[in-house]
Amino acid sequence: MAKSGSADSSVAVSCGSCSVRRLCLPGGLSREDIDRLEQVTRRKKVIKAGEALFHAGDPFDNLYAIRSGSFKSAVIAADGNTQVTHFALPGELLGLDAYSSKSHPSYAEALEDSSVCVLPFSLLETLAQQVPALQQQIYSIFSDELRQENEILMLLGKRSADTRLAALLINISSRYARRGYSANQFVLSMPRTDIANYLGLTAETVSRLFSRFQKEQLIRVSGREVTILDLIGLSELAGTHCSYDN
Amino acid sequence: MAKSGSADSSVAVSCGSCSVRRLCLPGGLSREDIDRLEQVTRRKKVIKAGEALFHAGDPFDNLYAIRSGSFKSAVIAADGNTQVTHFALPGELLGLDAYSSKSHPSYAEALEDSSVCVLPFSLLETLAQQVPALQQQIYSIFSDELRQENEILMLLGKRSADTRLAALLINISSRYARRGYSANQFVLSMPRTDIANYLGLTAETVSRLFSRFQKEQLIRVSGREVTILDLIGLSELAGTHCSYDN
DNA sequence: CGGACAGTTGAGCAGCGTCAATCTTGGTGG
DNA sequence: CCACCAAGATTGACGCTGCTCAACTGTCCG
Repeated sequence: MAKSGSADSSVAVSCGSCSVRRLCLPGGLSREDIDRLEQVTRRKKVIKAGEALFHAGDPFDNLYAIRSGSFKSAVIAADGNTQVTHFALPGELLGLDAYSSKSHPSYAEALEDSSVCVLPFSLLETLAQQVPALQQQIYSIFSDELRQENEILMLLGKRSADTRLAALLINISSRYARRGYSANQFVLSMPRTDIANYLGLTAETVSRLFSRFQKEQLIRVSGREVTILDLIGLSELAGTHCSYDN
Repeated sequence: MAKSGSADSSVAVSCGSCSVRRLCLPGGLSREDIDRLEQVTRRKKVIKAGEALFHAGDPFDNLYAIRSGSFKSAVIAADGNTQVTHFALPGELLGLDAYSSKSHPSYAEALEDSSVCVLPFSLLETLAQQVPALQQQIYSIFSDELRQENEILMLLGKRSADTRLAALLINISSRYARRGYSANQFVLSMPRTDIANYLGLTAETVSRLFSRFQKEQLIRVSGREVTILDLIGLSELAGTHCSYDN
């Protein structure tokens, strides 16, 4: 457990039996196609909390599919400022934005001990050329990323601080729900500073908002553990009456 | 010229002789592959200033490649608020974010009289399955869109108003330059309100900034015509020492 | 000539950032 | 087992940036 490196962390895990297969590349694929996909997804990698999966500027060779844990990804400006652009959960893919420039424009860091599938993109590309359903799944993931980014833009564009935080809580809640976890109670894997950065706020403001939401009986908070008490109220605050993750 | 509709606007234009072919789907394709691509790009459409190319919720059948003119695309929240997410120039593709949900999550509106190639996605998909170079170009465009969105997130996240506007001016300048136009002098096709919305500001603030930039000898402005006088100064303000469009 | 719309400019205000002090938590080692 | 420390989180006071509201100017087009 203490040994770092890229060895398998546990028993062999295949796509067909992976707990997040419906949300990941195998989504929509036949049994047979999934078997072929497994040639591409053999290599696993374990990343400890705080470690980087890849850095900005690293050459692009692989995509990474999150098996367990969670990551933040961020871009770094010339002046050293960073902007957190994603919080990624199991089943989601990291590294898609690196294809065109052949090097990663952003970096990804584990928020907790995590494991990923390493997907050599050249293999995936070749396989997708032969398996239309996989091709479509790749388009779908690309497209969905774009859609999600638009939603975030919406948030950062012209919304008040409380709206932003409410929207994030609802988003995270719905993403946990999709994975079969509780939608009402969860543990945030990221510190306040990351939440603040992601939302374009400061950690102090985020902290004050958590306190205020609690006072208004919208949520209960204790450190990183959040319980949603009034989903309707929170949704009204967020402005989007349904969650923005479909 | 006054006649609306979807007929060809002018003489037949093929990808091989299109002025934006290097920036569009044909990028990196062989002469032979471009010939095959033209089976997909036959249909053209003319859109007048202010008209929509597609609305949010429209079914997804086609991608659109801009041949001339420019567009804004925007998402609409449940509460009616909109957020401008892109200003699109010739050679760029519209509609990529619609694939996963099979309907357009955003809408696109012409900022000036424009024309586009209508690309039936099912045909494009089939052709890409047979032409690896086209497949790669599609990945590349998807990936680049993601990268660009990250840059915008960066901008909206934690930057002052003047930084945002400076960054937009540099971005637009560099995109015109890539297309062979002047990098120092151009006409903005969008009104102040759209710029403001895109940058997460108000029209008044944008207007004040234009005035201030002019007073500081960074640019010269007259309505929508902009001349960049001090690219270095503007870049320093923007924080990114190079343009963010490569 | 006049109406409509885009853009400019000004005055006042408030939401959120900044700075700083204090409180909690988890990890470490004696 | 507990004392200690460092990092994260909370809370408060204050000020600035950018929003709001409003009046005015310029320009295009009938």
